[in-house]
Amino acid sequence: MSFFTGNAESVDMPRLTRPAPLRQGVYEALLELIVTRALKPGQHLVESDLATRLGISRQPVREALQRLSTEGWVDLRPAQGAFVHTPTEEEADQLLAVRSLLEAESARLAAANVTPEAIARLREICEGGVAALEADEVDAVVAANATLHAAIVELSGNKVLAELAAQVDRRVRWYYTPVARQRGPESWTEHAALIDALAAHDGERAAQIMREHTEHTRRSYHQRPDKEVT
Amino acid sequence: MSFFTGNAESVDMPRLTRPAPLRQGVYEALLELIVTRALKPGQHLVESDLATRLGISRQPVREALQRLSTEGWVDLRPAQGAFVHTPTEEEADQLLAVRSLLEAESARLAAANVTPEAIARLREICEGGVAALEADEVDAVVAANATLHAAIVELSGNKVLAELAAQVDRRVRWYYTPVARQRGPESWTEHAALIDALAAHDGERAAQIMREHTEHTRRSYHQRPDKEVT
DNA sequence: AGGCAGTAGACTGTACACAGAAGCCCTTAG
DNA sequence: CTAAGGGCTTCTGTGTACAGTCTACTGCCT
Repeated sequence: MSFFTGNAESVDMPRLTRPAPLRQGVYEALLELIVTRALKPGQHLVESDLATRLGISRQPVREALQRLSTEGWVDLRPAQGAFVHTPTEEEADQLLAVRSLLEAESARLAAANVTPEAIARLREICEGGVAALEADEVDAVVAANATLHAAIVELSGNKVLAELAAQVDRRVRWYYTPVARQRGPESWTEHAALIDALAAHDGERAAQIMREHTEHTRRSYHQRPDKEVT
Repeated sequence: MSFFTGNAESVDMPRLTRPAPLRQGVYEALLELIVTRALKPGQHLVESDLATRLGISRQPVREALQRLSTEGWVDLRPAQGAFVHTPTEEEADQLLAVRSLLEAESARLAAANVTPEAIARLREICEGGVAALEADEVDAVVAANATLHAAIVELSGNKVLAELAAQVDRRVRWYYTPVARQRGPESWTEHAALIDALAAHDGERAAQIMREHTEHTRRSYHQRPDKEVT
């Protein structure tokens, strides 16, 4: 009733912190441990062990492992438990092939949807990546790369495609991170060319560049020197 | 030690009936109920209800629902439970687009790998589908269609691609089944042409035919008469 | 009569407990 | 000394119990 209409809805509330399901926290924590190699491929994940470490019961851990299993991060052997998935050469290659397919199509679709604002944002990310590259900050480079690809995929406007691509991309990055250093300058040159094609709304060229780009990644994966390093 | 070396290992056992994890049985049962529309989109799935119906406890049900959630069959709203996913027009279209992409690539790759035996098997499936079509057995037609596509995808030799395509295909069939009747004869004509292309190891033509084929499906989905039926 | 608060019911999220199976080590016989 | 068998430990699979929360209904106040 006051001239100052300060009701509860107008106040900026932090979404009223709901308890946030434990299983999601566990899922994210385990995923982080897997992609950072803290949990090595083939390692046996004991439910009760993880549960006590996290200070919770086995149930949320089980549910998180279920999800990790369906997404291919762990293998759930019946009556034996969960093991961190061991990527094979063949699987990595197939995953890279699928990524190439999905990202190329994303680029093609994105070319039809981009706005000047989107282009500006992409260039910004790209510059951030180049800067990180010159500063030799590997983690930042990888993060910028992921952000850029995610942004392009999102611009495709196809949510199903975006989700699938994100899924595959994460797996690929898991395999690829150890050799991320080798491939740098050319990668970001290609990124710049890709953005140019998108700005010109040239879907075919964007798809072509993206395909070559991911194929280069594929080749650099197979030519990595540390073939058998964990 | 008898002259008849009949030890236990040599006997043809049906894989020694392992207890078969309950969660998988629940998963398959629920998936069947969803795709057959026994569980309608938007319906609230109560854990304890399902558990008592199946004569088990809530745990396996929860785990099955978790998996169904990650695969997009149900939506898991926090503190509210599981609801059968309600497909939107937009999502169906995007899913069909992704299917088109995945299957076209599968066909392209399959063309390089097919053997005469594989071709014979594909033709067999195709003939079975045509026979079912003429006999007006809708379920058999749909099953033959799924089998044929699965066989082609498997011939691609890319397991990751195959798994993704299978996933997407299942979802598409869920949306598409109600209108499967409309599209029949042309569909199997296209199948025959596709097999011809594969037999000729013409990957480009196979991919092209598959793309047109799935695009036809897409169009027939949008032109279906029963737009707002359950 | 309409709206709001209070309350009761129901369902999910989590923890705890027990049975069964798989793997491992130790023992024992050849 | 080697190999096979048995007992033990550990972990998974499943059932049961309890607390927090959301919803819907009912009754009261305006």
